[in-house]
Amino acid sequence: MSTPYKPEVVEQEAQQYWEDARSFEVDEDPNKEKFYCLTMFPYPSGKLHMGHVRVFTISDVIARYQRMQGKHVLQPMGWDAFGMPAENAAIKHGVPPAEWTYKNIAEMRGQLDRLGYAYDWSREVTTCRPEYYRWEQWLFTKMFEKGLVYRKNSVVNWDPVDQTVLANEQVIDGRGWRSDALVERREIPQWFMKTTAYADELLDELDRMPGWPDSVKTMQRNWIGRSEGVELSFDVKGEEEPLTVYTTRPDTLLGVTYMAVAAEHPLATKAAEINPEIAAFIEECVQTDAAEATLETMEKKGMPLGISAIHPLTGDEVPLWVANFVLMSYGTGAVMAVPGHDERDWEFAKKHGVPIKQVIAPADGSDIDIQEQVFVEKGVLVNSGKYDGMDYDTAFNAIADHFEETGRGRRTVNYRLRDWGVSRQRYWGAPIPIIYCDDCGAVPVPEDDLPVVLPEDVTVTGTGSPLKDMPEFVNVTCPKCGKDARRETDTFDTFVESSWYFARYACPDSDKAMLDERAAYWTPVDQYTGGVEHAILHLLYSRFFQRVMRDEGLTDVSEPFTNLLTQGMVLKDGAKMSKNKGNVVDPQELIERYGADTVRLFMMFAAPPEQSLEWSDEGVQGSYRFLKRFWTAVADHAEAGAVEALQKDALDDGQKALRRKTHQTIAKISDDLGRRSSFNTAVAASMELINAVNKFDDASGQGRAVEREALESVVLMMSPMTPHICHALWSALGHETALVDERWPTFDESALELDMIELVVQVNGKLRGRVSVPADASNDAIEELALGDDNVQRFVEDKPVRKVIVVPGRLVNVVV
RNA sequence: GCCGGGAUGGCGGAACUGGUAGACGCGCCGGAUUCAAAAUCCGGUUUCCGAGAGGAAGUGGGGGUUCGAUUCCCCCUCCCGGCACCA
Repeated sequence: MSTPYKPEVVEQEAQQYWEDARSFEVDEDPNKEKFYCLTMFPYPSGKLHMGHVRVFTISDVIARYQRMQGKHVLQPMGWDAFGMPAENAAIKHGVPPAEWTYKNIAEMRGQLDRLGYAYDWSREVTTCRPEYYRWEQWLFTKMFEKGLVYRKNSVVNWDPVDQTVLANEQVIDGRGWRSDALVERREIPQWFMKTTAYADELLDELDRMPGWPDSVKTMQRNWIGRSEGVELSFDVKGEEEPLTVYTTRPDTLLGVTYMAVAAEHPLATKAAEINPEIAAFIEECVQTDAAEATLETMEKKGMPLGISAIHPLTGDEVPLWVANFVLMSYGTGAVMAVPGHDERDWEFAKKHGVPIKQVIAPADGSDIDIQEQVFVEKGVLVNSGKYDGMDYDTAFNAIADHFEETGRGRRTVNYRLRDWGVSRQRYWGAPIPIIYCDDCGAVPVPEDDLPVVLPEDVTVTGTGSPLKDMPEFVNVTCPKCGKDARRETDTFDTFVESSWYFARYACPDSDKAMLDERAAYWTPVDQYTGGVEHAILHLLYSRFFQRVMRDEGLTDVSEPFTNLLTQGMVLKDGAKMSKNKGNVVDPQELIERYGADTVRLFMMFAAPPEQSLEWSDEGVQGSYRFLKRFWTAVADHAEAGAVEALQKDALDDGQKALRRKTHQTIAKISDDLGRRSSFNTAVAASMELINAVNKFDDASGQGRAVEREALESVVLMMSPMTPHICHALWSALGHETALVDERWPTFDESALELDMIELVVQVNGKLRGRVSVPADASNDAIEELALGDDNVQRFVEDKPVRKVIVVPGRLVNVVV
C-alpha cells in the first residue's frame, strides 16, 4: 500500500523548492525567447475571492505551459491599490485608506503564496506608492505640454445633501446612497485626456489583432463608433446664432419635423426665463444621474420651446423642443429629428403628436405606412423635391455638396468615443500635478517637484476630499511666477494607474525614467488574462496610454497586449458571488481542506475559461478524488520498482492500445493548452488516460514500460494545473531533476496508427449501423461493406439507393 | 434603450472545420469491502416504447438551407456582462 496523498505536505515542499531555487525570478536574457504572461492585477479588497483564484489560475497554467515550451516566462503580480472601497472603509472604521490598503495587500499576498503561482515577486508593483504614481504624474505634465490634456466643464452626480460628488455606483435609483437625496446633474471643471486624438489608430489597429477575441474587438469598434456624416446649421428665428447638428442621415433631411435641444442648452435656458413651465421641466431634467444607461432607458420627455428653426432647404418653420434625452455634453447639445426614419424620434413624435413625414421608400418598391411603422433602412428618397429617386449614397453626396457650397455645413467624421475625464473629486488617488495661479492659470508641477505625494495620515468623512482641508497640501507658490497659488485637490481616475502598470513590471525600480530598456525586452504582454467586464474601458485606456508612452519616446510598442483571454465570472446558484447575496465561498477554507491543487483543478475543469463558472462543492470533492486516484496510480506504479526500456516494436495489442491512448492524449492536450486555451477538456483528457491506466492490467516488462510512459506524460501535462502534486509525483517516479524545469512531452505519430477503423453508417442521415474497415479501404469497398450491414439493409430494403456519401474516417450516409 | 455574450441529460460541461449528441466530472441507482459508517473499488445512468434486438423523440422557441444542423441563415424569448465616476 502506497503513502496516502497529503496535499498540505506536498504543497509546502513544492513551494519551498520553488522559493529556494528562485524558479520564477527572471532576468532580461536576449538569447532566450521571452513570454510575458499577465493577469489583470487585483484591487486589494482584503481577501481573495473565487474570481481572483480563477483568473490567476488560468494565467498560471498558461505561464507554466509556456515555460515547458522552453520560453523565458515573466509572470508578475501587483496591486491596483487606489480606489473607493478604501475610502468607504475609512468612513466606516475610521482607519486611514493607506493603512487599510497596506494591511489588505499583506493579507492577500499570503493567500496568493498558498496557491503556488509562478510569480516573480521581485517585480511587485503597488500603485498607491509615490515611486509608482510619480511617473503618471510626469506623463500627465508631458501631455499637458503637448496639448493632449485640457480642462473643461463636465457633468457629475451631485448629492445636494452631502454636498459631494457621487460615483455612478453610489447612486441608487436616482438617490445618494448615504443621504438618500435625489441626485442632480451638475457641471464642474475637470481634466480630460484626448483619447479621441488616437481614435482612428485605436480603431484601425483592431483589424490587425488576431490574438484578441472578436467579441472584444467588436465592442471596441462600436464604442469608438466612427461615423461619417454631415454637420449642418439651422437658422433659429429671432436668434443670431444658428443651431448646428450632426447627422449620419442627411438623406432624411426633408423629413425633419422638429428639433430638440438639451435641458442645459442656452436656447432652453432663455425660453425658461419667460416660461415657468419650461423652467420647471428643465429643473426636472436635471434631477437625474449622469449614467448613459439611465438616460437611454428613462421615459422620453420633452416640451416645445415656442421657438422655431428654419429648415435650410425648404425654409419651413420647424418647432424646437427641449428634451431629456439630449445631453449637452454629447456633440452640440442639439439634434434634428426625423420621426419617419428614426426609432426614437418616431416614438417621441407619436407620443407628442408631432407630424411624421415619409421621405424614404423601400428600394424594392414595396409599400409602407410610416404612420404605423417606422422605416429606418436606407432606401430611395421621396417627397424630397429635386432629390426624389436618389439612393442613399447619391442623396448623401448631393445634400452634403449643397451645404458645403452654400457654406452652411460640411462633411465630417464623428466618433462616439469621448475624451477621457480623469478628474475625481476623491482623496484616495494619485494627485493631479497641477497648480492654479491667479495670474498664470493652470500650471503643471515641474519635473523636479514630482511626485506630488498624497498625504497618507488623514481622516475621511464622506463629505468631500480631506485634501481641501489641508493647507499644507493646498497652499503652494506658482512654479512660473512665484506668487501664492493653490494645488489641484482632485485625483486621477484609478484607470490611469491600470493603464500602464503592465509596462512598469519590466522595470519597477527604475527611478530615472517611467520605463527603461528592460521594458523593450519584455513588452508587449504576450498573454493578458482578465475579466470580460474590462473589455472596453480598461483595455481601451491601456491601448491609448501605450500610444502616448510610445509618442513620448518611452517604447516602440503600440499595442500593449498581443493575446487576450477574457474569462467569465464565478457564480453560485446562478448569481455572482457577493456578500449581499450571502453566496460567497471563501477560497481560503477550501485550500485548507483540500489543498491548492484541488481548488486550481476544479477551477480549470468546471467550465471553459471564457464562460461563467457555476460553483459546486461536490465538484470540488470530485477534483480531490481525482487527485487521490492520480496519486495512487503513480505511487503504486513507482513502488513496484524499476522499469525496463520501452521497445515500440515489441508491444502486444493491449500495450499498443494504451500507448496509442497516451500519444492521442499528448496530441490533444498540447492543442488544448497551446492553441485553444481549453483547460477543461485538457483535464478531462488527463482523467481519461488515468482511467485507462487503472484498467490496464499488465505487469509484464513492456506492460510496465507502456504504463510508465502514460503516467509520466500525465504528470508532465497536469503540472501547469496542479503543479504541487506533479512536483512530488515526478520525483516519486525516480527523477533527480525538478519537474518545474522539464519540457512538455512530444507525441509519436507512429503510435497513433490503426489497422482497422470503425465507420458509422447512416441511412438518410440517421444512424443505422457500424462497420469496421481497413484504414486504407477504398470508397467502393466501404460502400459495399456499409450496404452489407443487416440493420442498414432493413432500412434500405428495396428502395433505390440515390446517393452514397462517404466521409473518410468518419461515416457513410446512404440516401434512398 | 444601445453594444457584446450565453442557453445542450437531474447538475457542470463535451462535440474544435456542417458528419456517431451527451466525452469527462458531479449526482443518483445497484453491487463489493465493512460489525457499521466514511473512504475506496466494480457496474449502470438523456427521455419514452420494448423482455431483447431495436425503435421514436431530443441541443431555449419558431421558421429556413443541406444527403446530414448543437454547429450556417432569418425571427423571437429568457439570462449574463458593459454603457464612460465600481474595479
